[in-house]
Amino acid sequence: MDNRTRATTFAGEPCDMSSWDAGNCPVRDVMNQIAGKWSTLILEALAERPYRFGELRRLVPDISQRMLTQTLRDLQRDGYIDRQVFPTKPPSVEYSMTELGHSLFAPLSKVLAWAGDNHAAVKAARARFDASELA
Amino acid sequence: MDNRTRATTFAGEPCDMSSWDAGNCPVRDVMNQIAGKWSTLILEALAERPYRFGELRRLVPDISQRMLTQTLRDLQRDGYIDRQVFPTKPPSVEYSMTELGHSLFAPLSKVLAWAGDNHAAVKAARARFDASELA
DNA sequence: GATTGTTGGTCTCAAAAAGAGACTAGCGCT
DNA sequence: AGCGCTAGTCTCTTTTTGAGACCAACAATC
Repeated sequence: MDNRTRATTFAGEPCDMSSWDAGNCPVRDVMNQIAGKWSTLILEALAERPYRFGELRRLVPDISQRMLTQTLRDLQRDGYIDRQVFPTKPPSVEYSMTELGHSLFAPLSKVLAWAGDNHAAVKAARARFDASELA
Repeated sequence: MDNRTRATTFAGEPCDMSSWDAGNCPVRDVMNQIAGKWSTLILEALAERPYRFGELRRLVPDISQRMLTQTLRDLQRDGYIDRQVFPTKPPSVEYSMTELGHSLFAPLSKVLAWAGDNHAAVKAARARFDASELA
């Protein structure tokens, strides 16, 4: 029963799908962070130049302070961005992209570009689907 | 006060960040779908060859049926995958990647490859961060 | 001929995540 | 004295996700 499942599913796949379990799958481990709702936006901004907390908040108007804080900390934790505190009178914090972050953003920016180029096609597909749904 | 915010934030940016609002931002509109927790996994599988519902479920062991159904419908809605029902005795359903899906997967696979290549670096950064946190 | 398994889902309920908005503290400006 | 700036945190509500039961028709098994 269990061996049949394996046999049916993984009968010599060319692609390595042998370890898609939560723990040992690199794709999931890495993607689950950068796939967040806000991560790509923040990365896109920081890829261009460093920004401060308040600047990012204004740049992405409808992110909550709470999620911005959390997204930034997650990105920092995974080594994509750096956090630097300047002891000015109201202390300011600057976020900047690390080398690792830039190396990730290289391929990621291609996906972002694809999104821009094919937005119309996606919207069209969506409209078609929704139309056929209300039949 | 409002104009000052704009002036401070968008003082002639080289990158086009003029419309990051929820509605008119292509990046957010497209990415919010493929950035889901499971979307990339399903796309990765379907990029290789078509799969049936149950096969996908077994392939990604810890996805719930509910989320698999929903993820597949979202991907279908955006035009990345096709859904074909075969009227066999217990009717079977096959999901396959469309042209649009493949064209998206081209750049996306580069990011996935990056994730595989740099998984160690990310885990290392994470460990460093966590260590400095419990100070 | 009754049980069991298979198909691809849906439904309900609990848990986790995200969003909205008030609140903090120290300093500058007026 | 009162307000606003900084970068956050805290709480509360709403949304999203996960776990698991249930469905109907048919096939093979016992």
